Amino acid sequence: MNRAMTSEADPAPQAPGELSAPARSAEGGDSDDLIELLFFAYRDFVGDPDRILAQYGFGRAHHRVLHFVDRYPGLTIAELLDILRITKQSLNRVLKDLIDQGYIEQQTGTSDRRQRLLFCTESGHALTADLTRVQVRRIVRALDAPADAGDEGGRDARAASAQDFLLAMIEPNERAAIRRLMARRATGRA
Amino acid sequence: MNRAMTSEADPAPQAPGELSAPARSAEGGDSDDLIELLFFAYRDFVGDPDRILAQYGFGRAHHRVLHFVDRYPGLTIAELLDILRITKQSLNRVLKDLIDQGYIEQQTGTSDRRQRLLFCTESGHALTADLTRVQVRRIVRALDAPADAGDEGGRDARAASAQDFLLAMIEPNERAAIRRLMARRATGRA
DNA sequence: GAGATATGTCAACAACACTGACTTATCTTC
DNA sequence: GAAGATAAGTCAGTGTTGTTGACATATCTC
Repeated sequence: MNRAMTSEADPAPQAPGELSAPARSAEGGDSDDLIELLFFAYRDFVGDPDRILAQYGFGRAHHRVLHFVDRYPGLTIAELLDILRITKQSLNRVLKDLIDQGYIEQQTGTSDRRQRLLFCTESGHALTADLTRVQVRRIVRALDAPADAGDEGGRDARAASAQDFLLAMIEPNERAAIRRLMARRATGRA
Repeated sequence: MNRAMTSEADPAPQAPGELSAPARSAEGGDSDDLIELLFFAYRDFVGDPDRILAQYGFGRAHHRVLHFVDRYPGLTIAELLDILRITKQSLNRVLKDLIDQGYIEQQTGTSDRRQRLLFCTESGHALTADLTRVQVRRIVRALDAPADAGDEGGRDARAASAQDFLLAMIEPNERAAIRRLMARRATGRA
């Protein structure tokens, strides 16, 4: 968004968060804008951690594994595969990196010794916290910037409606599983 | 989300769209949930078109190019690179596919003959419409499913707050450019 | 003990991103 | 009108992350 897109004259600067009128009135227009906003928002959202990960020689795949293992300690391989929706082979490549470099540890399952329970080490947790920090910062900033006009609730209300929207975007027959998963998340440790 | 995650007993089924209490009260808890919801929502959001694209031998990169060229006809290469944030070489690979197979056409710029203005052909528009349809369907469904409790506005209000949130998630010094871009979008053709 | 299940591993391949280097056409500026 | 900047195209090599398919090993269940 530098050279090219900034080159046109700025036509009547709009209020923050406000899109052109037809975008919201036309049927489907809302959705059309949301398609692009999802693209741009997600791009910037993952861009923050990417810069940190690069310093460790890790990529997004490593981030996802770190994130879910840190947040749901004791996750099994099968559960992780189910969350990430990748193949065992893809997971193993990045998981191996993280284990070899001491960010994640495996532990044989107690009730089922075939399982490998995954846990973050101290450094794994520290790295994940770094990555989470920049993402939380962006989200908090987004929630704290009220869209001036028509701002009914406060930050909590905005967080709630964002959660509702995103949850509703998830494949219906998976929502229950995701809610169950999230109810299980690690309680705020150190 | 099949085997593994569904194996645990379902503890007190929650109302749709409602997350566990601490998720919304704790400071930062909102954001933590949003991190994961963004991941899951985006995954399913791009999953729909992926299935269609596979039938054409195309991937997500082709989709992004098709989408933006269809929506902003006459886009230049530089503008597209700026939007997608990829290198010229990466773009050229997929763009070549789309041009060779007749989904996109180039046209020499009028004011500046160095530029190549990009346009969708009829079939390019048709394919894009197909891809957009499934994404719009998911979004409309998400907006039309009110989160039962605490539902102030209607669909339009939910669309507005989703737009506000996503726009606020975008890197601040790019929002203006994106708003400008979106104000320029193709008006509902055919 | 037989068969299912959880995990690990080898090998090959594809999509999509990157860097670096270089060409061609066209515009801008002096 | 020549010099330099800019828009686009291209060649070649590389890395990350995903895929299939085939097997091996340990452990659980019946």
